Amino acid sequence: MKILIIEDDTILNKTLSIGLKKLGYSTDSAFDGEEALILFDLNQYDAVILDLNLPKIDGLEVLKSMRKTDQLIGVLILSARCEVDDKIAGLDNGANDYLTKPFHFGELDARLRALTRRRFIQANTTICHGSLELNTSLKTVTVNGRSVKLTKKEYGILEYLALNKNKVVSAEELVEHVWDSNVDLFSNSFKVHIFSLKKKMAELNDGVDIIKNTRGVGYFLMEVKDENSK
Amino acid sequence: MKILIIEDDTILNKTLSIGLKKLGYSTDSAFDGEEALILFDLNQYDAVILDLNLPKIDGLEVLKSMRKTDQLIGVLILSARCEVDDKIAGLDNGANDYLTKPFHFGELDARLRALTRRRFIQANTTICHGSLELNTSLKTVTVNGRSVKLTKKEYGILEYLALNKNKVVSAEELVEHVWDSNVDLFSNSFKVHIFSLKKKMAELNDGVDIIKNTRGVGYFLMEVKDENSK
DNA sequence: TTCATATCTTAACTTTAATTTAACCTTATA
DNA sequence: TATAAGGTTAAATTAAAGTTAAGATATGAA
Repeated sequence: MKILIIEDDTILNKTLSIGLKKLGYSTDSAFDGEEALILFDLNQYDAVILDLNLPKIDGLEVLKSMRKTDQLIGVLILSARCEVDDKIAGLDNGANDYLTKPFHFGELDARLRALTRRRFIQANTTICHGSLELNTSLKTVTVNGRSVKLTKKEYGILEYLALNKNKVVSAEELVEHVWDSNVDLFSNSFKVHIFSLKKKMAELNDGVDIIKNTRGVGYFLMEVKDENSK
Repeated sequence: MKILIIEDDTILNKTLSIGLKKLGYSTDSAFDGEEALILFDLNQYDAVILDLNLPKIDGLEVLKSMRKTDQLIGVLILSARCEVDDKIAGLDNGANDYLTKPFHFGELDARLRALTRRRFIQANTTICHGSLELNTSLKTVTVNGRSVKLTKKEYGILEYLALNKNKVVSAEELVEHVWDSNVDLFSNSFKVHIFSLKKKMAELNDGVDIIKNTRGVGYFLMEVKDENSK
């Protein structure tokens, strides 16, 4: 878990950094609002610890700016006891939490855990086409429950075809989307990949081709009937 | 959310009760320490608002007594002064917070939300994936009851994978979240760590790999069947 | 502090699997 | 039937991941 610590007090910043590292977090430190936003743009954080009294750019401005690009990230606001006023309280929209100084590290850890957890509530993203099912999170493929192991390129081709179901996709378009831009379009690497992909997919479907080609036009996915609905 | 209001000033008690009900909380009111403890034993509260100057049983005694049966419940202490004295500060075990009179309802609401979040935090200390269990508070790992000792980096990698169960995570993303930003992405430190982590996890699981890799894509956790459910 | 130990990083090397290449085959259709 | 698009196979290449040991750092106890 990577935490961005935004705190201008160098000693407290260091203390937080050392303490959190002991707890197993990795941390980056920013000492003013400007530095904070630069680091925030550059890296992927799981949570942010934010002091509101900052040089250069005010803490509340930093918070607003971060929220523009990331609605999900949890922000833990550090504030002195007696300092929590309506301004801060009003910010509590669920993505923020606050902690009053002085605090216990155990408490900080617990709150960070709660804040970071929210980012990982994820829906499983699947693309379906008849009984063909692609899980884009796991990059796995099943046909009527049976699964194959595909290589990265094979999966990439199949996913692009599945995204363009009910459409014929030219070999050029497939190569363009699955390979990076400096690939040689005239090599027959693509032919080899689509060959092995077609073979693997047919094996999953009792030997019947799922990926078809229309000469001179391109490739498309056949709709595979669900075995249960036969 | 049910709040127990312990406050002998009948007007303030009533004000709190009405105000909190407006905010969507349900409340019970106690006007002395004895009544407070009876209500506390009888009902399940999500947080307690406690004034320290109470008739019959002193507020601090009430707090101690409640702590005997419930270490976790959040207690918001109402105090007259801004400076929290040592006696009260010494009681701060993380489960308490303070609010000085006079206060704004917005602030009270924010603090109550922070206190009640504790229940959520507590409920989310473990990450389960089949029979693999991570305790994010203790940073411990078990598979079917058996446990391993992991280093910080190993635990960090495993936790990130566990939070992203049902997703393939690239080596780059893992490094990005487990190491801080000054790390050299091209070093093979990561490879060494994941190697030893994979080995330790497989040893826990009768030699069968739990952490798998898809070449060119990334790492993911296999679902480990619960031995009891076999 | 110092020393012992655990953890992390580095570097050289091995293994494995994906990808590309090249040569050849098949088939539709102009 | 000539030709170009597409299919097939095996081998070569390349890149990713795995492995080991040694050296550097950090951590914690005496």
